[in-house]
Amino acid sequence: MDDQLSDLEGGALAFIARNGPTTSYAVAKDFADSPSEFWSGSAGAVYPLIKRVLARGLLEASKGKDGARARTRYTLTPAGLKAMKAWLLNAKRASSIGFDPLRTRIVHLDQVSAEERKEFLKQVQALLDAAKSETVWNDIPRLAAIHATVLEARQSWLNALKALFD
Amino acid sequence: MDDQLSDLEGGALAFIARNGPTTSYAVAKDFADSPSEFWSGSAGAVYPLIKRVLARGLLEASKGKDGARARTRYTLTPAGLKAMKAWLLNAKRASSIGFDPLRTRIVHLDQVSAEERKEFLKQVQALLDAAKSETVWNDIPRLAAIHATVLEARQSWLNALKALFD
DNA sequence: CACCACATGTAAATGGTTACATGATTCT
DNA sequence: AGAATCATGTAACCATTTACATGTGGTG
Repeated sequence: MDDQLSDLEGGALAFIARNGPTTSYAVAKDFADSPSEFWSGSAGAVYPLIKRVLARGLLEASKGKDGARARTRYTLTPAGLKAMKAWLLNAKRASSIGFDPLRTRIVHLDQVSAEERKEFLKQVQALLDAAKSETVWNDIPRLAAIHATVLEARQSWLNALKALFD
Repeated sequence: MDDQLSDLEGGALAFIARNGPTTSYAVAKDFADSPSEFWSGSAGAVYPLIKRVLARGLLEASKGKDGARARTRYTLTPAGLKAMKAWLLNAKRASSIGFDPLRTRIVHLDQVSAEERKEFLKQVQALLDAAKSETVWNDIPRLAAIHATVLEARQSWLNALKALFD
């Protein structure tokens, strides 16, 4: 019954669906270039993942050539597209709380002194601010726009948290 | 050089620092009861973790008795407190983007039709709304207040995202 | 020529997961 | 009496991680 995709698998298939015939390398790079450091986008994660979903019939391999180089490119099968959409539109999982390094700390921030707390929150704010001017995803307007909302949302959340500690 | 704590370890030590002499069971339950489903708080994760940090000299074990039952309770050593605070006040890690099941989906949401997208966002909003009335962490005002800011921040972020897809 | 990006993997270690096992205590 | 909770683990499994290996092609 568990034909559901993991979030890494889902993200990989969605990327392939968008790009058409795609190499494992390109999938790995996509994860590595994302502003989240949660997934490293390492070969050790992605190459086995692609083989896994290929074995499940969700991908089709096409062995092509690029000059002397052999290239294996993958495309979604109809079943793959269906699985990807089921992953993507899973509202229940989308609405769940994931992992947030700030949230896991905030719940324990009352254990330090007011000065340490203030200094910490100031530093986080500065880093969040600095993240805005980082050139990540700037070449793709769609992603840049989404990333901007993420950073803004984090900042206003941080302000709400600051108010809690007054 | 890598004497840093993982986020699960840091959270566990912070919980023990707060509670005083604590059993592994209580640590596991704390994670299991948190509104985030990211860590299951299973015995298989927590008991080995406690042994790990104990071996690193960050915890002290006190084998006590509770009637006929043997109880092992753990307390932070000075080194443990130091490591915990270093974890807690690590602004760089706190400001980084973790894993968000909604964010991983949103970046690919342009691949479905406007109707599917609208329906999905509606469902997520409804689930986020329903989460507000769930009785989680309600017994601890500090945590309830933090959790409320998390849910509110997610809702206003979702509204910002909706605007992007218009 | 050196270096970097492209490309495809593998190996070992790690730190989680679920499931299982055992037993005492408390609640209904 | 039976169920739930407290408490302490272990075992098998799994998907990651880092690091390594190998080679091609384009760029400064």
